Amino acid sequence: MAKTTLQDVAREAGVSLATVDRVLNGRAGVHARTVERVQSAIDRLNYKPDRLASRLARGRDYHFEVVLPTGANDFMRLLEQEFRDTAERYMHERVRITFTHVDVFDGEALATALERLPADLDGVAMVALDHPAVAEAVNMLTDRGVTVVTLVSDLPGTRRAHFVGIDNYAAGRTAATLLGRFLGHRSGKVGLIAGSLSLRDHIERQYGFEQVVQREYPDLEVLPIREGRDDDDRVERVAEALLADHTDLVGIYNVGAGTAGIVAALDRSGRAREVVFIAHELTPPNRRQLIRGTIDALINQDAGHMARSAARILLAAREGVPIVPGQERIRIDIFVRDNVP
Amino acid sequence: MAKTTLQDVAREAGVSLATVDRVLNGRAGVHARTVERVQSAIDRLNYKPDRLASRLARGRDYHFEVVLPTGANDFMRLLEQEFRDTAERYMHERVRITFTHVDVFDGEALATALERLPADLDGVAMVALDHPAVAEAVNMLTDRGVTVVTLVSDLPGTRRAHFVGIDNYAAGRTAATLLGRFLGHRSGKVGLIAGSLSLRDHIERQYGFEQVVQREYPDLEVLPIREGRDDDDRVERVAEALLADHTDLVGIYNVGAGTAGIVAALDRSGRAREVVFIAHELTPPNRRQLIRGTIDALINQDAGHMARSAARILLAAREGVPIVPGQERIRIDIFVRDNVP
DNA sequence: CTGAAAGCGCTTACAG
DNA sequence: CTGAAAGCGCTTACAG
Repeated sequence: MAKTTLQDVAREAGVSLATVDRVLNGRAGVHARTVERVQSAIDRLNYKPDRLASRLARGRDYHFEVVLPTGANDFMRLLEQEFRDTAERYMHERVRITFTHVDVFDGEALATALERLPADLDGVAMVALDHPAVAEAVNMLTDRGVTVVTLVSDLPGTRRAHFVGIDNYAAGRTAATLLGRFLGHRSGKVGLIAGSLSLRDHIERQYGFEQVVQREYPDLEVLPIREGRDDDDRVERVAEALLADHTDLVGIYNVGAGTAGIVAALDRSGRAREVVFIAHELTPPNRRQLIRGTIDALINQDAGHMARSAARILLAAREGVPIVPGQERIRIDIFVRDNVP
Repeated sequence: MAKTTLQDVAREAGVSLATVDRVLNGRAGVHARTVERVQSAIDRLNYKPDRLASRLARGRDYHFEVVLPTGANDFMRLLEQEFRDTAERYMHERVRITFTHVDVFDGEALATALERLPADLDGVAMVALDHPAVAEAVNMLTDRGVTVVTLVSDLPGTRRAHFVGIDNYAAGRTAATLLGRFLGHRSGKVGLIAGSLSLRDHIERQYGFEQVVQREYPDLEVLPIREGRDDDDRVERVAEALLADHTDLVGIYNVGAGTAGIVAALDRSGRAREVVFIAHELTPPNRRQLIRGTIDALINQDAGHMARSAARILLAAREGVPIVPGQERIRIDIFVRDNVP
């Protein structure tokens, strides 16, 4: 069966191409009776527009902005690199992707940066901080007609179009199950380190983790969470104190970044073998420590997938075509030394 | 910067559109000097053709065939459904995807089916059996100009264009690590069940599994592998015998399908809690047993990702455009009850 | 409110 | 060996 085209629909409805186009794209100024006639022809022929032709004909450039943290950690650098690769490919398809860097721990600064984004923007993909000014800026952008997707950490309750990231509660629960199972029936204390308690993803992971430990592993005691600002040095000092304070520490879950700091502290303490250590993100150094055995398991969100997904979602939104939900679901990857790529 | 077009290149090289097109697509009959001039203009302008326009202009329909096993197990049904969804979407982009079913355990039958495929086919995606006649048929198709990708189980040494699936050695190693770590320091016997020893993916998983157990978990003894033909009933009887023969069985790794049979045998034996059980594929029943706790971990290859990847790879091959390697790498997913979607 | 015509960036016969 | 022209299936001004 040959493809049904706009031509076919126009003939079937007894109108011109332009009119079918108007109906198809919901443009105003068509008589209700005509709309109906065209619509019924479309239905009768099971017509779907050719996306390729429509993009070509529109001949329009899309412009998306990616907002990432400055002074970024390894994961954020990875994510940026993936966005740059994606940008490179989209460049030849009339899509321009540019970058802005902002201090992710400063809500006001992030909000200001968002407000100052060029007015002709089609879409924004951003790592969000859970802060009222940021939420406000996201809603303002949306009202201005810009499509916004959140990355890594969500802003529910705002009018962002989509969240590109994992279910962080589930990620925390996953970490707890791995830690609990790897410990077998050992009992003892478990230390948690987060970047900041105003990062929604960190809070959610912590919550999920504690929930599972309490319910499933009563022999484990979760110590109060400590903050390390996702910075290797600070995290190292926090881990050092944790190890010194608790000689019966059997596990560490690093909710955020700065994993290299924990590795250093564990190495120095000579307790790397006995402490089960779960961390996030398959960065090159983390990968090395996983294979070496200091990290027992990594939980990952695929940076390449996220970058491609964000770009696809923004583009689909602007073109008015649906997304494939399964393709845009970011999985909670678990890596042990044997399944790392 | 506006997009560079064929027009620009033609002007820069001082030739017509048609000639640039010939050089771009490597068509014969262009003077070497002209080729050079055009090539240098392309390089100078960093020109990349607009894939959308080129597809539109070619106005050509692609036809791909997906070859799947008959009497399929849950995973294969899942995979087929994902291919059907993909087919539905591609239908409106001038790509037709049709299906053939063959007994996956019968090499001759599979080879015959491949040989009988319509001559105008552009590509084939197939679940391969490791059999000389199948390898031969794959090479024949390739020589005929058909692009072949293997699915799930590879046929290395043939001229297939790509393998869409996971590294099955690594999957086996991953299963062993999870089993070993979940067992803590318990010692005992571990049972392996495979579908068939002429399925390359099964052999590879077994090999990877045994390698890690021998090297890392000397307290575990891997029993000789048993075959269950990926059939629930047969697998159930095999598992039953395994449990009866070895009262000190501490772990089971199901290399292939038929997992429901093992669940039934474990339930009946009353030893479901104490035996650590690792299986493959996140099918609906497996998902249920994972959450229930009878299955301790699942190793998965994402069916949706595989179907989309196979289609993208076939299309890219026919259009002569490159793929994005990271996007086509099928990951070895690990699922515990907490990170299932 | 509706239509004829030009054009998006390529490819494909057809001439020469 | 090379080029002019038509066309792929849409969208967009421009008329009316």
